[in-house]
Amino acid sequence: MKKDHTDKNIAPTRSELEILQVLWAHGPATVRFVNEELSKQKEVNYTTTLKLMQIMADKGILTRDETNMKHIYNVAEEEQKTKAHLLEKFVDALYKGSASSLVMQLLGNRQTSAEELNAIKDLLHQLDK
Amino acid sequence: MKKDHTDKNIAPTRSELEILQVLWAHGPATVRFVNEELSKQKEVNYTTTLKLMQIMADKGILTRDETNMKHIYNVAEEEQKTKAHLLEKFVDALYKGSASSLVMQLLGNRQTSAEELNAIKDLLHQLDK
DNA sequence: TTGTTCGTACGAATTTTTTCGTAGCTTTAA
DNA sequence: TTAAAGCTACGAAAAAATTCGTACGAACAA
Repeated sequence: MKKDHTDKNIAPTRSELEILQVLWAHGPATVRFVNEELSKQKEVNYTTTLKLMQIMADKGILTRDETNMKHIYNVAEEEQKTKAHLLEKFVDALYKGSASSLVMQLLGNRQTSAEELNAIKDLLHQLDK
Repeated sequence: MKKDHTDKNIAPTRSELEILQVLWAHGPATVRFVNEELSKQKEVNYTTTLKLMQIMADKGILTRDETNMKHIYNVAEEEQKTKAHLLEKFVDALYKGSASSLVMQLLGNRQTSAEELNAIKDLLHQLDK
């Protein structure tokens, strides 16, 4: 079976997600930059990152500005939209779609700071309105 | 590089996660049962599921009871523990470790029922104590 | 007993993902 | 103007994940 580009199914591979993280954190960037960020975590060849980002551009996950020699890559879809998709899948896969189950584990298992808790409380108050 | 069984790095593949979901939902089960559950979602050959579950047992992701002809498979690690690991990774990858960011998106984007919201509020109250 | 059904084992093919080497063009500095 | 360094393109190898065919033993009904 083949996937086509109009497929809205967001399913980045592990490597692709690493690259998305860099672009989310820093905004549009060159391959060189992304590669150097990745190199802080693991050994990775420049051309490997390049190829991956080219593939992602092919898939429509990334866009790129080719006007200059150093192509500038960016995420194609809104960061929040992509994350929303992934979160949706995640909560379905692990918590059968139950948001409260996820939150329960999130707050139950971790050491969540007071600020975090307050931020969440505030959010809940806002939703009440 | 090789991964060894003592590696606590939880990173089930996509297919493995599908199988875990079935076992989480139904408890210990045979390959036949898991395969039939998966078949509701996608076409999948029995031996494919069998092989996958055998591999997972090899990796230590699943255990199995071989006393009977029909082997009974089960998840090796506590469900909650595994999910906690995965959630941790997820929140790190997408929200830089910020629980509140995740909750914000979770509650902001979805239609969360009143019961869900109340459950979350209750949880927060409990944490206050 | 015998044949049909159901189970596991397992090698291997296939597909997908990841990695890298090499070619060739552009820029830059000497 | 030329050498070195930087960039993209791209085929293809390597590794990982997925799928399946075949073999063969166990259970079970006729």
